[in-house]
Amino acid sequence: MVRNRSKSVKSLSAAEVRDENVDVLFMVWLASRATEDLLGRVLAPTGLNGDEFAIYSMLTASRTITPSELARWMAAPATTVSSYVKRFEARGHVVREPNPADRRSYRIRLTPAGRRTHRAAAELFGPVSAAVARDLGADETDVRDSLLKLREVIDAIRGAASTPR
Amino acid sequence: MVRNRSKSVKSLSAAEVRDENVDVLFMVWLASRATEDLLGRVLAPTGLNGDEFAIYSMLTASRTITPSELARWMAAPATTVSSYVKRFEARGHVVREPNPADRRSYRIRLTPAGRRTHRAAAELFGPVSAAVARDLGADETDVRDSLLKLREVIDAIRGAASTPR
DNA sequence: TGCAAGTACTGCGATTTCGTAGTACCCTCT
DNA sequence: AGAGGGTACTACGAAATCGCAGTACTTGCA
Repeated sequence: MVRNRSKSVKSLSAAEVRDENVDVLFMVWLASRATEDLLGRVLAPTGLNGDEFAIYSMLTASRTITPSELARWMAAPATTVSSYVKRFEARGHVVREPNPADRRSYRIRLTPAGRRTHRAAAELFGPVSAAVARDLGADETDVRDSLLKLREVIDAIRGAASTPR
Repeated sequence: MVRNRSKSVKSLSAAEVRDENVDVLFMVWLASRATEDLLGRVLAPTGLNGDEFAIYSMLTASRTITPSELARWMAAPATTVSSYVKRFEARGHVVREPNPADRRSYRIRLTPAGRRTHRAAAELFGPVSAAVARDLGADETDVRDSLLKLREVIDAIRGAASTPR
């Protein structure tokens, strides 16, 4: 399965990589670069890039979340999340509400405008996602399972090697 | 297969994502964020981050390459590659040599120092890669195939939707 | 041959990412 | 109760990313 050596896109030579012998992590990198590029173009008219769309999607799914939770989720440093929140808030796409459980923290929530923007982006994202699913065909499940498994494995290692500082 | 709902790492909740129903592209994003974070930590002592290590690896593999080729490879804009080259050159890790085939362009090559740095990074990368392979176990092949397939699919779509500008 | 159109790269500058260090608050232990 | 240590977040500033516009060369074609 997944033995497709057909003509790759003109844009690059994915097939050039000797299929075997290439590190899995390297391939994650290649896949994510391509993904980011694709989504960046597609979502451009909404003013969101791939990362932002992902975050808006998480906010949509979880209704509200704290910055630390978000940071853990996307495996990003707190400072990065902090500036994301500031930016989103400045756009009027997000509001902070007090976190009753912890006064050092707060909860983030998409505003109607934020939700509207996300919906618009999702509209553009849909066809792309569908195209990916279509082209993956029967492999889609495998790919999804693989990515999930990979994330689990990497997280386990990240956890084990967590900065003992 | 790949039906692991066990306690995920303390660092986050990959399992929280409803396994199914989550878009493949979103999972690529999650996997790559985690990967970048892990490699960033591991490679820190060498002064390289995950992206740079990937690029050095490509330079090692191809001996020499042009900026555009590199840009296509990593699906990054030319300006980004341009500044990478400048940076690497400033570090003394890369040299530019004339491209006999095209005088607008040039070829990039790792210097001995660059190769040494890459080797040092590879030394740190090795155990991590091995751990990933070990933890993936029998799934490793599936995961690799999945990622390859994914990259091909995404590239095809990228190519199809290439900025008709 | 000669020129219009296309491609390879880069300077510049706006925006992002994220490390360091600092503040505010929470939790446990005594 | 209250001290010590941990956690949540942020201001600031340095470095990285990448769009825009410009230069240099190449190519297709008349």
